[in-house]
Amino acid sequence: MTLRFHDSATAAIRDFVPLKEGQVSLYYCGATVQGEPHIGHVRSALAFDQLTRWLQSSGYDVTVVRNVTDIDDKILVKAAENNEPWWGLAYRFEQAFATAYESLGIQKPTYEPRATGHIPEMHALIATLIERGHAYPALDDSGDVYFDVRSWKQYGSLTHQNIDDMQAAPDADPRGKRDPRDFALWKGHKQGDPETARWESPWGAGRPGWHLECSAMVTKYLGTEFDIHGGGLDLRFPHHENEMAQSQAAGHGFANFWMHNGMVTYQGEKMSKSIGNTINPREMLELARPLVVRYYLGQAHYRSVLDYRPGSLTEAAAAVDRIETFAKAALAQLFPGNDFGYIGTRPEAFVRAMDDDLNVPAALGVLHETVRAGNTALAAGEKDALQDAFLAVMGMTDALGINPMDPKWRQGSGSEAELTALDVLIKAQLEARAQARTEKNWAESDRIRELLAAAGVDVADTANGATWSLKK
RNA sequence: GGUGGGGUGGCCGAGAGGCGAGGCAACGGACUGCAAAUCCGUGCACACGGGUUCGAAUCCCGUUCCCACCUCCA
Repeated sequence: MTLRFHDSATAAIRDFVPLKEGQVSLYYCGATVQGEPHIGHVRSALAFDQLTRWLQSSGYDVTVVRNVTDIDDKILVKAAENNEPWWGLAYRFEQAFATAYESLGIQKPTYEPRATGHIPEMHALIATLIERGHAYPALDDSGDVYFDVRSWKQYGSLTHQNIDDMQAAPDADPRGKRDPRDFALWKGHKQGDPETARWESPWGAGRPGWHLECSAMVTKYLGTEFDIHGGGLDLRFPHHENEMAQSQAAGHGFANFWMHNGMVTYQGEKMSKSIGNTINPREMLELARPLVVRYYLGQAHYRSVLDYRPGSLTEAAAAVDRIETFAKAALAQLFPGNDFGYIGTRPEAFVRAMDDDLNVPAALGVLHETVRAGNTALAAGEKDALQDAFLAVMGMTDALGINPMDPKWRQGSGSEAELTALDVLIKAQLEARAQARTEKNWAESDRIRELLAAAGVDVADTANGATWSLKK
């Protein structure tokens, strides 16, 4: 089975063939840093993190670019309301996004360019569009420059819409536009706008319009033609439609595949800033540990709607615990010395599922079946079967970024040295308890278990002796 | 009005003509000194009405309900 992805532009699942053999160029929309991240932002980044990891684990060399749009109307408005510099506000939220991404194990992109750092590239693109007859300076004195949608007959093709069928925009201000759907490439500086949000241009001082930054930056770092462009479904129109139009009208091949992740809903309604029914990553992380949050957000297919409701995280936690319990037990059995080096494997059914437009739910089915087989082997003392299952579980969870043995998910702040010390002390207790159990001294055995429990340590008896873990 | 995506067991969530994915929860059993964990088993699942077919959750026709986008959105 070959690797296939759903492409929004053709509305079909197509075989994925990269433009350059062995290499993949991926651009996905990051945030317009005008507020705290909510779960929807994180889900999107996670979806493209899953994609990146799968491409990497399939042997591709992946270059990932994710933008930070650090200048736009809302940023300016909010900063003015807060009485703080717009660039300070943007940077503050940029860091909040970085923290949220990092806590969930989302790999850093190869590069993360900011819109404000690419004004010259935007000017070059505007100039090309004007030259080719697809953009024009506003017909009034605003200093705006607009993209001329009527001049580009493919306009609407990404979302399969016809300009004339679109609901008439109740655009309050059609000033200087040839068509109300024309969108701003450049916004002339207005009185009252901060001086720090003002850049000189051949069409007058001003700042970039939304959409333009992505076209300019993707071209700079990935070229005029690249493999995959991603983002949330709600960005398809107008953002991606406009991006595609302005880039292709400039003569660029642009994205070969368009991939869009589904929305996160809160009990059936889309989470959105305007409605206010959002959940912070921070709030979720108070309800569950990071690995569980990652598992939860990543367990549905990336194109499906993910509906959050209270209890979702508890269920995910149970599933994660099951995988983790097996991994720990298998590890203790296979590599008692605690130092292990392994090369994870990827079962064929798992690869088939992931290759098929990243069918993570089906892939998780394979993972759980492997865990069950592993538990059976563990109970039966079949070491070869156990090792096969263990290596497969490691390989699959690594590919998905949810390996519970990965040190990055380790709870608390305990250092390696502290954990080793703790292990020695607890093992001494467990040895005393084992002695008591041989003597059928259940009172003493239970006393030790309760002592450890009171200290936050869970004890579990297995065929090969007792093991311990910190309570969750 | 236009464009797209949906309705699957108590819940989540894949599948897309034929052995009931998987997880969570529930119940029964096995194992265990007791726990925990684990394993095995149980459940008339496919919005509704027709049709095609030896066979339909899956294909066709009709109905219905929900969601997203149509210039703030991940």
